[in-house]
Parts: sequence; C-alpha cells; structure tokens
Amino acid sequence: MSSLYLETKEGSSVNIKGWILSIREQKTILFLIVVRMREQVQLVIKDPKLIDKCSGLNVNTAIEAVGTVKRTDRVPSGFEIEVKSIKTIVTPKKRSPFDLIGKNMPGIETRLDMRSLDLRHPLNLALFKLRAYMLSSIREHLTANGFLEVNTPKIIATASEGGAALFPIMYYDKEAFLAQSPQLYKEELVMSFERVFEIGPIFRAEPSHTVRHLSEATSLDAEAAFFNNEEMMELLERTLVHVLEDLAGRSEMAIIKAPKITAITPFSRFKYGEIVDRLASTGFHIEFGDDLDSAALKAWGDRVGGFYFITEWPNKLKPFYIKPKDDKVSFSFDLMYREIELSSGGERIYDRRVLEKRIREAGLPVQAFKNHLSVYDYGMPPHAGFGVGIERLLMVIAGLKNIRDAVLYPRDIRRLTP
RNA sequence: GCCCUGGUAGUAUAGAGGCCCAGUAUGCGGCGCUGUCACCGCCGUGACCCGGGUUCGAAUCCCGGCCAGGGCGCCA
Repeated sequence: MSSLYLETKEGSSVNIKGWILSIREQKTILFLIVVRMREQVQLVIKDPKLIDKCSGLNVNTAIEAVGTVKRTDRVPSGFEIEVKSIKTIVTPKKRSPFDLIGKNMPGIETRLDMRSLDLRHPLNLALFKLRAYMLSSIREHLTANGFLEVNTPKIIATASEGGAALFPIMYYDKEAFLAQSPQLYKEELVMSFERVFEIGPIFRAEPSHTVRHLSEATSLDAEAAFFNNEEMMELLERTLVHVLEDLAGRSEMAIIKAPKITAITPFSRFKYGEIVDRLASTGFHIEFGDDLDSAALKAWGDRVGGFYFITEWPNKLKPFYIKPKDDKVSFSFDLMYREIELSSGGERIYDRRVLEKRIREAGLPVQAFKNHLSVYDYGMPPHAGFGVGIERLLMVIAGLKNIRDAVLYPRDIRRLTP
C-alpha cells in the first residue's frame, strides 16, 4: 500500500475516484477501502448524514469522494482521507461473484472465467505490477549492455526450429503459422544490430496440460554477435540478479508473500554428462543422449537448489542451430531454478554448410530455410543467445504454483476465453 | 496422446446408504457496537452438475454424458 500520492497531499483537499474494495461500518463511523490507480486508500466517514448516504454502496461501486488527507498511525499506510462529500459514479448491476478480500480464495477456474474482475484482487494488482517492473528492469539492463529492442513477425511461413508444434492459420489464401520463437529472425538481426533482444509472444500448440505450460507465452529473447557460450551465460545471470535486486525492495513482494530467493553470481554450472553420471549413483538411469525427465530434474533440483546452469547438452537434444562442440555435445545451456527450466541458450552455428547439414540431420526440409540460409553468405558473425520464459520466471520470483496466474488472460489447451 | 481425481448456497468447503427437508466459514439482508483494517456479536438468507439405474431409502453406490482440476510425456 504505497502512500506516495497521499504524502504529497497531506492536509489538503483531494478528489478521489475509484472502486470500493471493502466497507466496514460501525455505529458512528464508516470506513471505505477504495482502490485508486491500483493503490488502496482508506476513506473515513464520520458525519452521520454522510454515513446514511453511503447505505447503498457496495463492493465494486465506483465512487467520487472529496476529503482531506490526514496523517494517522491508525492506518497501515499512515494516511487516510476524511470524507466531506461522496457520490456514486457507477453502481454495479450484480454483486461480485467472489470475494476480492477476505478468507475465501476462489478456485482458478472461477477466477479465470471472470478474470477482469479477478484482476481487481489486491494480490493480482501486486502480481501484475511486479510483472511490469520485471519487464522494465530487464529492458533497462539489456539496453544498458548495448542491446537494441526489436520486434519480429509473429506470422511466419515455416517452423523456426522444429520440435514444438505450430498453430496453423490462414494467411489470405496461403497456410501460415503463429511464431513459436523469434529464433531465426533474431539471429539474422545480429548481422545489422549486433546485439538485440525482444520481449514478445510465442505460440506453442503442444498438447500439454500442466501447471507450467501455456499455448501463448511471453518470451525474452536475446542474441548477440561475437558472444560465446560462456559470455551469454554471464549476461543471463547478471540480468537475472539485476531483476531480483530491483524487485527485492518492492512492497508488492511482501503483499504476495514472495519467497526469498538467493542468487549469487556465478551460478553453478553442471555439464549434462556430469548430471547423468551423478544421478546414476542415486538410482536414476538416464541413457546418455536421453532428456532429463521430470523426476530426475526434481531430484537434481532438490540436491543443488536455487539457480544453476546445465551445459554441454547432447547435440541430438538441441535444435539444429546450436553449435556442436564435438561429435557428442554442444555449446548450449539451460538455466534452471530447481527443477524448472527458465531459459535455453547457446552458441550458434554461423557456417552455412554446417547449418545446412544440421537441418538435414534434424529431418527438416532444407528448402524451407532457403532464405534464412542465404543470409549466412554475407558475413554472419559468430553469435550466441538465449530465450527466457517470462511467465516461468515470474512463477519462480512470485512463488506461483500455476503458470496461469502469471498471465492476464491465459491460453492453454483447454482455455481460449476470456 | 495416456493416467488419476473431482463437481454440494454467490464463493470456499464438511459429508463414506437412514445421524442431512444437508453442517461450517465467508458473502448478502437486518439489528447492535466510538477507529475499523481478514473488524466484532446476534438474527435471517441461500446449495447436492445433467440423465438413467440399484435400494424400503441416494449428496453418498453403479452406468452414461457434460464440465473442471492435477500428474506423465512433450516443451520454455
């Protein structure tokens, strides 16, 4: 509950417009908690005539009040408004279908069905303010490091990387797809802008129904020419630490009871092969070349805790554009928080012939990448990059159990509305 | 794609064949209360997803449908 606005107005008369969040009535005094510009303000009404006039008010009524700002120790924020006059702007036709304050937190289905109202919940106000702070903190840090923010097409002609399923759409009389990643575009852009990043939507038509998958998610993608694998990891961990430091002091973190997260650079780095070996001694048998499954990652996450990198993934587990280190492993990394994969990245192939070979080996049609490949004939520099799932990062920072809570209007395999 | 679980007032839940014309909390309405802040106290209000079956008797057991939540795999 920030008191910044009220502090500057102490002693003077103000006009407040907002929605009623809570009403507490006593015999000779009435308290209204009003949300104004996403902040709670307490209105106190002592005049019996005004109290009578407030009898028709309800939660979600929009009101306009005029009153004097008073400093008081009796309110957590330190300020309240003593009301001189009040009038109703809009009376809701229906009562709130669920409590916005109080003991009962509705189930996620109920909340998402009436999401616009749910977003008035103080916890959601705090959460989505944090999301916005997080994004601007990322922008600030990457911009300060020479990265240019870009926007790439979300309607594309062919798959960016294979693997994840695409949503087909009609593009005039042709078939097109929603972009699963800005991967190929951001790689091409390092030729001109050297360092770029994008924060934008990605679409995945995977039939996943879990608490950490969305059909439409937000991705932070960064790509930089002349960066190697290690330099990219360093950028990523420094960016994360910067964000965490920015958010740490925010009052919203206390409101949502965000978990304490320690992040000290450099994060631990474990090679994929090392994890496979060490898990084998504790009963997890993973064939070298197979992906680390949920149970294995859970066990490893419990063991090492916090943020860490998994590096040198087998070539066959990574997309075609990742640069092989040798016959078996690649210049690649995943950033993990315990068992949650937050980011994937690595050094990219910049030799056209090698890239073409890898596309073929991945079973993808080389013809479809003709235009992308032609770019490599004009001096494509060595480069590296990463992609971060913004919702997953918010989950970790805010301690959310369900990724749907991290999106205003989530899209998943079972939900397309609202 | 596979598996598990669930659907009870506006919301969140209790309930295991008769104890239930369904209990509790919150919301809402009324009354009381001199500063509340998850206010408090008293009174009132309001519900068993739909269809079929078993049974003397079904919120409870069975079958089907619809809807939802979660897990696995895949992935970020």
